[in-house]
Amino acid sequence: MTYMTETPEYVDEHARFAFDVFAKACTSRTTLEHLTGRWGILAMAALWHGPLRFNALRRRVEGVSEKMLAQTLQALERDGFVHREAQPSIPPRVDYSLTPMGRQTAGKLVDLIEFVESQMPEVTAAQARHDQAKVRV
Amino acid sequence: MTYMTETPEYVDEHARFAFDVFAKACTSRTTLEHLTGRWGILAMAALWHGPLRFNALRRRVEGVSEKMLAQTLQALERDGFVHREAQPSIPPRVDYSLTPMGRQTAGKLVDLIEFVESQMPEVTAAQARHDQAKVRV
DNA sequence: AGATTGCACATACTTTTTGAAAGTGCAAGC
DNA sequence: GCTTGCACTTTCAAAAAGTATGTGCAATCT
Repeated sequence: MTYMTETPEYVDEHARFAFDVFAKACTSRTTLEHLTGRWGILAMAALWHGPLRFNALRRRVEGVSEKMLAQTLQALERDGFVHREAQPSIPPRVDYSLTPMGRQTAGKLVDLIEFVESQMPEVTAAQARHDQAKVRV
Repeated sequence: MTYMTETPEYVDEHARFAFDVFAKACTSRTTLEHLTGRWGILAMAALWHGPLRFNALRRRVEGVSEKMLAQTLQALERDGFVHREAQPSIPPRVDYSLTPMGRQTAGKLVDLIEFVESQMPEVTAAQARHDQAKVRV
C-alpha cells in the first residue's frame, strides 16, 4: 500500500509569476513580514488615521521599544509604505506618514485588525473549550 | 468576564469592553500575532484552498521547521481558526482544515498576500531608490 | 531480508532576534 | 539649574526561533 490517499496538494496558480510568499527566498515574504510582523502591522494601522511623530507613534503602539519602532519604520520606509520627513530643528521633529501605496495597504491591515477584534468573543470561547478538553484528564 | 487580561485604570469608558490590539495586554493582540506571525499567515493561506496533512503543509510553507509548524497550528487550533483531525492509524494521519471563522479570516489574509505580491514591483523600485540615495558615494 | 524513508510530532541544545537600559546633544519648562 | 522631551543608537540580557535528534511502526527500496 502506498502512503497514498494523500490529500492532493495545492499548487499555487500564481507560482509561475515572479513573486510568491510561499517560496523561501522570495523578497515578497520579507516585505510581508515587515507589514504583518508584530510591530509593523500596528505602526501601519496607527498611521492610517494620519501622520504621527516618532514618540507619538511609540505611545500609540503600546509596548514597542524605541529600538524596534525605529527598525520597523526604517524597513517600511525602505519598502515604500511609509514616508519620513525630518525637520532639522532642535529638538528634532520627524513626521511619519503613509505613501499612497502604504495607505492602500494599511486599509487592508486595519480591516483585518477590526475583523479579528470582532471575532474575539468567539476566539475566547474556542480557547475555553480547548483548555477544558485538555485539563479534564 | 473582563475581555482584557488586565484592566488598567487608564482604560476609558468606551473601550472598557472592547478589544483593542493597540493595548499592550489585550488578548486580541496575541490572537493577531498568531494569525499574522511569520508562519501563521502562511499556514492559514495554505489551508484556504483546502485541508492538508501536517507534512504536506510543511512542504507547502517552505522553510518552516517541524517545531514551529506544530507550535503555530496548536495556537491556531486553540484560537478556533484551525480544526485538527487525527486518525489513530499507523503511520499517523492528521488532517488540518479551517473552521468557518478560520475560512473567513484566511480569505482576508489571502487577499492581503495577493495585494502585497502585486505591489512588489513598486516595493522593489522603492528599495532601489532608497538604497541609491543612501549609498550614493 | 535488512536498510531506508515517511508519518506527526516532542525535546534538548544553539543561534538569532527582541527587549530593556543607558547614552547623545540641546532647548524649553518647573 | 535640574528635569523632561525629542529621535534616535548602542550595549547587553532575555526570549524566541531554528537545528538536530528521538519515537515507533509500516511501506518501499536494494
